[in-house]
Amino acid sequence: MPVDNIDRVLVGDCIELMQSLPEASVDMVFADPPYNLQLGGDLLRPDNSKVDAVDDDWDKFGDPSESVGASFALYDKFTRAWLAAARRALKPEGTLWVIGSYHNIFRIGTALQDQGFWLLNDIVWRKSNPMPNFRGKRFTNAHETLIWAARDKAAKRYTFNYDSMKELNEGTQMRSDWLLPLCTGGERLKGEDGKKAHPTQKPESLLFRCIMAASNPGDVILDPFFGTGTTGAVARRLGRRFIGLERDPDYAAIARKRIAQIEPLAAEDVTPKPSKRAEPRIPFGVLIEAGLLQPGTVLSDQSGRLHARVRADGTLSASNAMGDHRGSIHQVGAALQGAPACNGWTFWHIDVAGSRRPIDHLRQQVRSGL
Amino acid sequence: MPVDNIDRVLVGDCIELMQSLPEASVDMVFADPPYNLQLGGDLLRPDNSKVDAVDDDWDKFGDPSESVGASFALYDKFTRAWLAAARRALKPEGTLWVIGSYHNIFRIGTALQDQGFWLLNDIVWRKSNPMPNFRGKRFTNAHETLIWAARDKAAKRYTFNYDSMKELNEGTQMRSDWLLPLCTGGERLKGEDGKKAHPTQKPESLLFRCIMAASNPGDVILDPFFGTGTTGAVARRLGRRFIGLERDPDYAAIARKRIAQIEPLAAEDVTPKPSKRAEPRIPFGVLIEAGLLQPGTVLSDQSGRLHARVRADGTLSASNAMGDHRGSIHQVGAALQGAPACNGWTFWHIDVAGSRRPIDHLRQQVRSGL
DNA sequence: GCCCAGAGTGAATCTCAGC
DNA sequence: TGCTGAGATTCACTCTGGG
Repeated sequence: MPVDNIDRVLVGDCIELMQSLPEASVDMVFADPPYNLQLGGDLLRPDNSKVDAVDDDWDKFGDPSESVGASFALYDKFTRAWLAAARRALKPEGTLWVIGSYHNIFRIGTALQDQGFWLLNDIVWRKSNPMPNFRGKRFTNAHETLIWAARDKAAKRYTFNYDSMKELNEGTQMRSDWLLPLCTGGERLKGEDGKKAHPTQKPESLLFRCIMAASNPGDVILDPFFGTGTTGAVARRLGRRFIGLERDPDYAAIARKRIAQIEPLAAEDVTPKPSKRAEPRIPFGVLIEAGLLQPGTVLSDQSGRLHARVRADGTLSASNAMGDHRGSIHQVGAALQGAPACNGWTFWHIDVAGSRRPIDHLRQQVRSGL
Repeated sequence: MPVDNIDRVLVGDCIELMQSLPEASVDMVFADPPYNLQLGGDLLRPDNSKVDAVDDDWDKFGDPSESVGASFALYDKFTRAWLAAARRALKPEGTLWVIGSYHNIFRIGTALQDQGFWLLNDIVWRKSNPMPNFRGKRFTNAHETLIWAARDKAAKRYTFNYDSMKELNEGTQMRSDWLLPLCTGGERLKGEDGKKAHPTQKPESLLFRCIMAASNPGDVILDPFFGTGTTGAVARRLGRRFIGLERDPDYAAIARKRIAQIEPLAAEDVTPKPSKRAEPRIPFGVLIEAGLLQPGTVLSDQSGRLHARVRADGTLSASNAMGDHRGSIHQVGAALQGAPACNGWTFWHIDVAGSRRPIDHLRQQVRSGL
């Protein structure tokens, strides 16, 4: 990726700009495209004040006098064009986020699937403070939907910081429904006239979670509908890099000014919690070589019912009604349980000073000594 | 509508059966179509037990060895055919519900919009007890999505019982995200072998809310994927009529038997709350006055461990090691738990026909009957 | 009868490095 | 590219059986 595009806001048509980026050069895409709202007329609150709705030209697709179907056709064409350009710019193991509402998210999800993206999750952003339904004709539209997708079905090694998400959720798995407030108050960018600078500014908390979940420090995050730069602001704070594409030079100027004021957090504060998978592998035999375990030691499972004997070559031997077993700590553990698989590190224990400890404890000693 | 189709389960292909129904004859459609899950191999839990996945033939579209795109093409063709048939059977001001997950809901939403349906809401069913993600590779898939749509954009006079929904939601507008548990325990239909009779049985609470929101007593509700008849059971209980279409005669037989055991609620209890009337909160004593609960009835918590007795003045009495307690349903519930507060409406249960139900259910009856 | 431990289960697109 | 084997991975709830 040419350095002169990184951490910059580029003004112009996002499809053309994405086509000018190197292929397979970005790690993650976050996109907040126009919603194609098709609002008919003004919406009034019960007190007859007018709701400041999205009525910008960039949210219009087709002539309002034409059929609804014609508008969808134009919107689909636009959607497929920018998605294809984003897919081209994405690394093979990168992922893409798109946010939308029921007006457009079904068009986008279908287009994603048709282009070969592989859906990983749909995420519901539950708004803690949504706008009520003033007419009383529908349920309060209290959420928006994000789709998180891998570039293709075969991409298995996409980034997902599972452990960080679990920590963020008080120790249990992060669910597909996120409760977050709208972007209001001091976070909401205002113009000199005191009015909101952008009609659909997203809360930084939403971007925080997407970026923390699916990227690593130093990754390049592309946002083709940059607006006032929420993606760039959060990316910079979290030690990620960004490429912002925005058609409107006024929005781009606001975004540049906003991001320049951001102070990146310290590197050690933005690194995802390391997963166990990322830790170096330790062959079981190393414990024997290191003298932490003697050949001939008898291991047992936690209950003390199953036993196996450590051999000098790093295998275990055991026997039960099914016969003799010899092999890795995992294979023998599985065989004795009659199970299809077994994690020998946590299954097997040794007795130390009267208490039973998993051999994983010894592995940790080796790792910390490396 | 010919009487001989009403309150019946018809066995056969749902598209052909819908085409044989009179045009514009049903008030509401509820559809739970196949999701086209495209699952891979087996999935094991960390304890090595196997997940009982949906692997039925009815959820297969195309040969798994062929491309993903080919499967979507078949699924789209099927979707558009049954949606067109459902639209034909629907009255001009009727509405349609479809439920799905991220595997299929985007295809369905797109097809709905393309056929001229007008989307009213997308509703998120947040599962209070979803299955976790066992491999730590994605967010917990903790919700499903329903789409609620009018037959066309011009239909303005569809049924939406706004005030009933508001009451069900403790006096504020019902939002587009609903927190409901899975269908488990006594509600889940089992075969003689003790295994679940249908792999994807939906909870009655979900149907309750859809039917209460978008239909009136006496309305005809069509379900083209009837399965074991949850739609019919709830429709009958709420004084609505139904037409159930089901391909599998075994499922149809289970559904017929199930529905025959349902006792419809009194007409005055299932009528939507008339709009434009500000209703007071329901004091607990009103349930006693209304005869829904007799003084002397013993309430229990969900586990059946804690008990309290209903008094004629609308208070409860109970005792435990800490002494005797008397007061409101909320106070006694809190005292018995040693908790600072308690929502008595959801904490206390009564046993009805062998199953335990929160007294909130009775409050809903009072409210819907007002 | 009560309490507690343990087993069971739900629409799920669920690993990955190294040879 | 495919195959092998290490080894990482679960939440809320219900039901059953033993003490």
